[in-house]
Amino acid sequence: MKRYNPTEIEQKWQDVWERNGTYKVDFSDHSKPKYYGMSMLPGITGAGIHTGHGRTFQFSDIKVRAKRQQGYNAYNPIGWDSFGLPVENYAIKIGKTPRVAHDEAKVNFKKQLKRLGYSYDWSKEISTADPSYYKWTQWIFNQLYKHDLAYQKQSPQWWCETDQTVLANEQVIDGKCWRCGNQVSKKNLKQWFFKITEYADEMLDATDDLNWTEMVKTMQKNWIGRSVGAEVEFAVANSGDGDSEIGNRGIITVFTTRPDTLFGATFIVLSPEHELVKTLVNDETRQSVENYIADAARKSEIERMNESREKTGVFTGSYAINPVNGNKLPIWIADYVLSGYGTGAIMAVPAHDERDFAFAEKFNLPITQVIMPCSIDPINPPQAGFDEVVRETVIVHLRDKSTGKFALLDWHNSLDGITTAIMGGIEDGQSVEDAARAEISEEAAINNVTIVKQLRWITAAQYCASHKSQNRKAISHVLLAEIDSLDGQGKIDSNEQNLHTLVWVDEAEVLNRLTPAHQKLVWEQLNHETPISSEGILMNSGQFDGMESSDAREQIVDWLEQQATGKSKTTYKMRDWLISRQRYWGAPIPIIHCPEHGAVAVPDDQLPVILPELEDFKPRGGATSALASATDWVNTTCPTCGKPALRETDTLDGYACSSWYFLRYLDPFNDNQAWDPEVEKHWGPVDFYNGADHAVAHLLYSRFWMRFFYKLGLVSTPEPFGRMMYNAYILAPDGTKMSKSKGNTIDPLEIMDSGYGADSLRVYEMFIAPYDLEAPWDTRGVPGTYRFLNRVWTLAQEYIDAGEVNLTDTAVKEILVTAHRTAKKVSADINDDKFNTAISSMMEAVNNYYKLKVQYPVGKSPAWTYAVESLLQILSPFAPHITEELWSQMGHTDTIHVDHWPTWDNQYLQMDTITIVVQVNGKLRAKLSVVSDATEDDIKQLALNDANVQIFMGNKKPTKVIYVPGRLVNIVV
RNA sequence: GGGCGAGUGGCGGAAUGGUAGACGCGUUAGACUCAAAAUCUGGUAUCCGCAAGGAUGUGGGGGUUCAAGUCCCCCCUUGCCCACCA
Repeated sequence: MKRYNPTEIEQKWQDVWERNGTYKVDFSDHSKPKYYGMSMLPGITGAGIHTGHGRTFQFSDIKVRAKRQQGYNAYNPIGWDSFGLPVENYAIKIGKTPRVAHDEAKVNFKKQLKRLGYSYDWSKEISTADPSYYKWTQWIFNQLYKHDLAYQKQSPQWWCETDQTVLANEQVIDGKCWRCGNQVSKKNLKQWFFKITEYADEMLDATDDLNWTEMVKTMQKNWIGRSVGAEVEFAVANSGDGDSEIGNRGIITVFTTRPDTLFGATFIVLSPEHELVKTLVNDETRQSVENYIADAARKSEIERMNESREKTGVFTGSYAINPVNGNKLPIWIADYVLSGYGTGAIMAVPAHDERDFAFAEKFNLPITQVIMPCSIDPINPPQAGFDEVVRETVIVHLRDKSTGKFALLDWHNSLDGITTAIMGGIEDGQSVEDAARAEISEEAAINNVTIVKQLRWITAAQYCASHKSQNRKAISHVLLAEIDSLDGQGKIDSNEQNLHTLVWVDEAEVLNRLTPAHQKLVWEQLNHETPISSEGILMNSGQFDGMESSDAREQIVDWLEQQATGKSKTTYKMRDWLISRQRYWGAPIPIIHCPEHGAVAVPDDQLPVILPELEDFKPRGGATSALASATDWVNTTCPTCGKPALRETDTLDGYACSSWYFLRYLDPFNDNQAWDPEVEKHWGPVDFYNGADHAVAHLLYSRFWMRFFYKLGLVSTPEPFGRMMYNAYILAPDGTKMSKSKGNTIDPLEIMDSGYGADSLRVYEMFIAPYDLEAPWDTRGVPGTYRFLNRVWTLAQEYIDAGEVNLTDTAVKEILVTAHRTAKKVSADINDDKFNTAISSMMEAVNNYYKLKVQYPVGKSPAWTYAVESLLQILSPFAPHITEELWSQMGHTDTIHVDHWPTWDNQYLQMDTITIVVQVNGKLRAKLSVVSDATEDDIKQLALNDANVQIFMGNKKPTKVIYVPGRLVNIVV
């Protein structure tokens, strides 16, 4: 019997696969269905990968290997994300040029990936820093430029002082640089952008339908951040007492998602950076406004974000006119309004917005309620067709100061079962307070009360008074009243007693006792008054009073559009993609600046613009890259007029290079075009894609470009990735994230070299946890999977060494049920990305075979042959070397990795006898072994006759016997 | 503060509403061995019991159900994402 020696067989088979081109794909072979799967393009960020990365590559390898075995023409490509900040910083660290540092590091990356036995088609390897690749990245830039999707703009942008470059919004995480982790600041620079916002709507709309990990979809939607609302124009009022309030002092345009609250605007707030600010100040306010603006400018954006939410602000001295009611609103400046979002100005509606509320409270500004929160009574909801009767009411909570208890009413008669506070209608001519006192007197027989407060908000409740065929709307004023002590009062007369019972309840109990939702809302607001941000019914809103807020939103915008003082508007949180980098190691932006013709694209036939080899490539500050020093390269001629001109010295964001590589993989050596659309038509889109990072940036950029290519007719689908699996990280043994700087990474080579080999490592990587769960690396796990593979090896050796055996029908059945069940289960699990349970069922099968082989010796027979071969086939995506070796030792001359997957037969999915669980009142009391075709009646009878079952039934009669076919019997007594 | 997940042995983790803890690690006993390693076989949630068996048990508290880790409500803890986005 041969011993299992991973080191030897793994090297052997890797050589054979390479020699035979086992994983080499012929794009023109359409005789089989295609399958295109991969992990995200690896970036060369240091000396090599760790076991956390390895796990990610493994998932796609398994998916593609399984498909290849199932008869697909399956493609798993490999390449390198070579350009960009990570590589350049690595080069600076080790003191070499990026090209040299990259090429040297790649050697180890390749060694690691090859040793792990991934089924890459190495013949199609690409690198984003090869001129033959970035020629086409530049070509794509030209296409975007031609279609007005690339432009230059001067604006404040995130700047990383450490890395000496600007960064895209997506590369700033919690105010820190994605590479070095240092705080970034804003710098006003002229930069290149891609107009990704043009695709915001269609990307957002398409997101829900993607077969992607839900979390990533949510993150993408949040990032795009669509807000639907309106822009409203507020004219700045004349300061004097002239005839006309509205002069020509300017218009303030605000963005709001709640145009229905327009009548509730009581002031206007501008961001400190707003351009109108200087025209709004007067002699009295000028100094304080300037101080405030200077203060805000001094604080970095980060400080502003991290500070407590304590509102600050200053009055300008000017007023604006609310177009909807002519009200004069004071104009304030505050840094809680951001210049970068919407129009940098807001209408403040303190009654219905938390931030505005806090600001109004702090600076004592008016608060006007325009939305009544409205609850529909779930017990008697309004009925269609009934007349509506509106009634103003009071709701009074009454506290007994001596006990701290509150008065509630338990209602009888038609309101039976309902508990409320004291309440009732306001009669004509009665004040709210008088009505409250009257109700307390009537319902609680208490007279000398103190009204403590009246709630700012009024609320509405709608219900059906069915006996009167009316829909009632109660508009409620809410009050809190107190008495010193009951002191002999509170004896309700018998007439009232028929209607309700007065109860006194502890404060903590009130919320639980109140029944209608409306009453609960009132109580909560009474205890903690918060702005009403919910929907409701309009009030204080002129002609729109009584309207539902959702309807009012549309109607008010319509009205504004008629008056030409507003329009509907959608804004996005997502900004255009900033793609210039003041760094050397990237694809040069193919632009020539001509004094006469401005920014001119380098003609397609002159691409690529080759990145010159520079010895001194380090960033030198001042917002230009090292390329500016390459004067021979910078000085050129204008493609339009031929006169002297200068090359653009910014390079493209590395993310640009990786936004289309999945298309280049389909035609990696094409000199005439980026890819052949005919090849893409057959092979696109990517069927399976996974990674543990880039949930927003890379995936969003790739979707943007793909949609652009789709519009140009260059690709056949608008989305680049079909199934996208976002897998979790493997943590270091100490439970923290593996990282080179912490020195807690584990090199896969180390584990393979210590004698366990690639297969044990591969199986453990998949077995450790489900793909979406973080799990700490446990070095003791690899010996466990090594043991498992050894058991497979031994079983196969016994089979290979044995002669023919004859098996009884029972033996055949027992062996085949294990084999067929496992084949089915593992196939399903791989399909569902449940690799950990796939492995455990194979372990279970092997454990089973070990038990079976004691009774039924392993040997050449159809049952054992199927068992061993099917096991090797389903195991081979996980452990490709050992399975290939055993497959070959069994006498097969072809590879197990192409077109070999077991089929299963339903007749072998169940044993002849099955176990039925018997419960009495839901508790397990017995297990029955019955033939699989036993009838329900027989099984129930067996269950009832079981000795232990009878003990628990006692002499009671079963009231119910539940039978779940093939599983259990539950006897209810 | 908002959104979305998660909470199961000593550990990683299994469980279409139907035997909780599959599988693995660790551990423990036995076989083999002069011995050890490796390998093979058995045990391993907690408590009671010689055993058969019983009681308890999936963060806490309620509920729905013949039956709840799984569904519903409240609370606690924790992770991730977003965060003054109008």
